[in-house]
Amino acid sequence: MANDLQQLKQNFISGLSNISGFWGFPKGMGAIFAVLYLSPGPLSLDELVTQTGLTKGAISTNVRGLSRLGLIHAASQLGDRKDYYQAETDFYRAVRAILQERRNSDFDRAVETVRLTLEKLESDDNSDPERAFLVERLRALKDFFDALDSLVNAVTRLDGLGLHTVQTVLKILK
Amino acid sequence: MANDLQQLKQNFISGLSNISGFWGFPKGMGAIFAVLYLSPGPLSLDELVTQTGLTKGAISTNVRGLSRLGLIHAASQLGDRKDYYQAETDFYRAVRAILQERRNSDFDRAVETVRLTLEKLESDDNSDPERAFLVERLRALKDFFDALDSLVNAVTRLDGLGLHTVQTVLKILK
DNA sequence: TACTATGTTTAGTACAAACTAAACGTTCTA
DNA sequence: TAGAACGTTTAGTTTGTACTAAACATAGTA
Repeated sequence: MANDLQQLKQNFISGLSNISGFWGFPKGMGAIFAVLYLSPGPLSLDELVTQTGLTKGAISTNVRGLSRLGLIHAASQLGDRKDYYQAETDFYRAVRAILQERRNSDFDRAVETVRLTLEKLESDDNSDPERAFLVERLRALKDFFDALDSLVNAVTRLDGLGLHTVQTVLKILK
Repeated sequence: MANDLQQLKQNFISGLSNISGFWGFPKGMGAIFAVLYLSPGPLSLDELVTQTGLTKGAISTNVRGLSRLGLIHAASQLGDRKDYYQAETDFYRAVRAILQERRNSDFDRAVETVRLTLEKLESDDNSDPERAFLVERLRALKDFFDALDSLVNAVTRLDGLGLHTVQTVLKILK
């Protein structure tokens, strides 16, 4: 019975670990978040150690990452030197945080390179047919990135409404 | 001049390699796609070898992956035993293909696990307060996944309209 | 049939990333 | 001030993955 619940929890934890790995995050992150998400109250680092099976070091670094992403929050309690953590339960907020996090990444830097390259090419003469071809292709790519960018921006700004609003709108569209 | 163009191309190729790696795909994939995307005509495997610096083996496996994702297309020419490849230029189609590809992945399998777990928990009695808490949390998570799922489905179905339509709608929303 | 051209598969290597174990630095307490 | 309680940092190990080099399979050509 209680054993049964424990089994389900364990299942959930390993499942979320895999999801985490799938999206390019450390699996430990997924495990830690899973444990916190299924816990009614905040947990200390040591409790995370026992419940995840990871070592203090791993917990320490992963917890930092999760905090930076806004997926968990530190909740230090007065008169207690321990740090306590709890999971963010508003996933939409978490998604927005993650999207913003990724803005200053290799990705956007590379996109910026494309933009600059295109600007330079377009300003020069493009009587050269090969050059004209390049301009055409890069422009299509840039337009695509711009669209993605707007999409991310829009989602990032959806403060009160959740993703379900977007879903509804999209359903109306077709 | 022509050197200049070559420089730009090289820049673009390495840039796309990084983007590829960032999203969890092999960097070679990005490089190959970049080369094909900047080529006016289809390229053979050997040409890809020389232009990317990768070996035949790497090209072979990566090309298979890109084909599966719908990011490039094989274009065998009659009377020529060589395989030729060209880049897909409709990015929206490519995005849809990638989203569909990811449907049968670890991710969706894990999500399914959550759904089943929840079903089982909800059907049983939940007089146990701990159990009731679990149900509440899992339900919130499931709702979130459902919303994401609908979003993906909607995007997948956007056949004629591109993402820019979505963008426009979102801009109207706020 | 031998030889060539082409793409795939395999065995091994190199590298990056996440983790463990343990040393370390702080801060609180006796 | 000594010691304990915590969290962080570091050095080293493990692991997974993308790549190279080369053997292989297949089909076309002399």
